[in-house]
Amino acid sequence: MQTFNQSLQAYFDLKENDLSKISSYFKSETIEKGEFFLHAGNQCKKLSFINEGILRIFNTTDGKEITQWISTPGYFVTEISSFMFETPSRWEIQALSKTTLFTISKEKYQKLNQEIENWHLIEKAFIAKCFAMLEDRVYSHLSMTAEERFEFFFHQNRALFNEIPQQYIASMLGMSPETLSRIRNKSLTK
Amino acid sequence: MQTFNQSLQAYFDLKENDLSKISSYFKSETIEKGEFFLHAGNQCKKLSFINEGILRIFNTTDGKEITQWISTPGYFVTEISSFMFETPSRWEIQALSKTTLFTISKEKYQKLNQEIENWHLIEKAFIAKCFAMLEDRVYSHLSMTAEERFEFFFHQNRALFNEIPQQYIASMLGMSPETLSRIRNKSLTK
DNA sequence: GATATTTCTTGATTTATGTCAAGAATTTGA
DNA sequence: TCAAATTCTTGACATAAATCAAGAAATATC
Repeated sequence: MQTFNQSLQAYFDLKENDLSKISSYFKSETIEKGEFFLHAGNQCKKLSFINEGILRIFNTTDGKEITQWISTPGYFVTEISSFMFETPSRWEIQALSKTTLFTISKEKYQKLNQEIENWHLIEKAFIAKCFAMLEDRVYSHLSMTAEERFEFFFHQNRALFNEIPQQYIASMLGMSPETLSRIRNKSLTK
Repeated sequence: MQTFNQSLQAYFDLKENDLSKISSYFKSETIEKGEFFLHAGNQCKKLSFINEGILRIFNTTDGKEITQWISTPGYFVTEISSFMFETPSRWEIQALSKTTLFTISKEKYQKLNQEIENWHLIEKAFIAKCFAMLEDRVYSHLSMTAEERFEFFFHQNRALFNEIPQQYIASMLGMSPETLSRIRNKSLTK
């Protein structure tokens, strides 16, 4: 549980006291491969730090699964809108491999507001960081070709490519699995 | 200034007291066509409600202007990351027509935290709403063709198409001006 | 460990969209 | 109001990426 505390610290820049308090609210949890962290339509009642494993956030449109994002160890996973405002989730979240999480319930999460000084600042920073990441993603679709998006993503997530079906990565990058396969081969033989 | 108060109310769901206090912090401001609301690299020190006019958020990559977003009356404009965390702005924001704004300075904005009960909840809702909108935009690039993106956007922003150069709309939707022109003609003669 | 299932690769082909260019239409500014 | 500048449209063509299909490779399951 050391890595988790360090990550919390790095993520939120917390004081010693706050860190141990917050950390104590997170409980270890395991999800088997294929199991769901969350179903679309349900309320997301937890925020989890991924210790090990990989989760896929997706949605089915016209019978086709569209992968919105793939979340990996060292990052958090939740459905932000649903978690914050108790609206129905717009996404499915499923484990692509056996996954261990540190999870805080919505209940405990709400306590942080009273218990941690300036928690709202930390929370704001968290959401705004997510927002900026999405801004970059939109921009990547406006300014890059499929190949450029691949290169960009590949350099930041090299490990992922050997661990999960590439059709999901393709979907997340907005291209067909065949196109990803071809780009990948071209890239590797360069 | 009635519309502005109503909009503030609708946007943030405020109590009577809070509404008038917040509203008093916003000052009217005018930007001429072509002038900049913000330059990339600078800090964004204001949050503005667009009363009239249109603003374009963009960035230049490889000598090509990419339009990230076009903001219209009834909505707010700012560079969220820069405004919240005092980082350099990643975007240029320029008026596409003569624009009147109601603007709150960062200074005044910071006071709201002490002065308005539960301001952090309102603020959180604001950012999270922006986040959800970007989620949808990413999804539109993963799941729709250029034509579908056009149709989707057109139905929600019919008025915009006669008011500003279409090249900007094309860029924002991730297609060339020629493609937008063709799709548009096809769509109008149907 | 062998078989069934899923995923990946590759080629052939089609389709969507980009690029270039030129003239038409519109807007701007003196 | 007219000339200049900008934007839009359209056609011809080029290119990127999707689709379909079939076999190869990898993975899961008993």
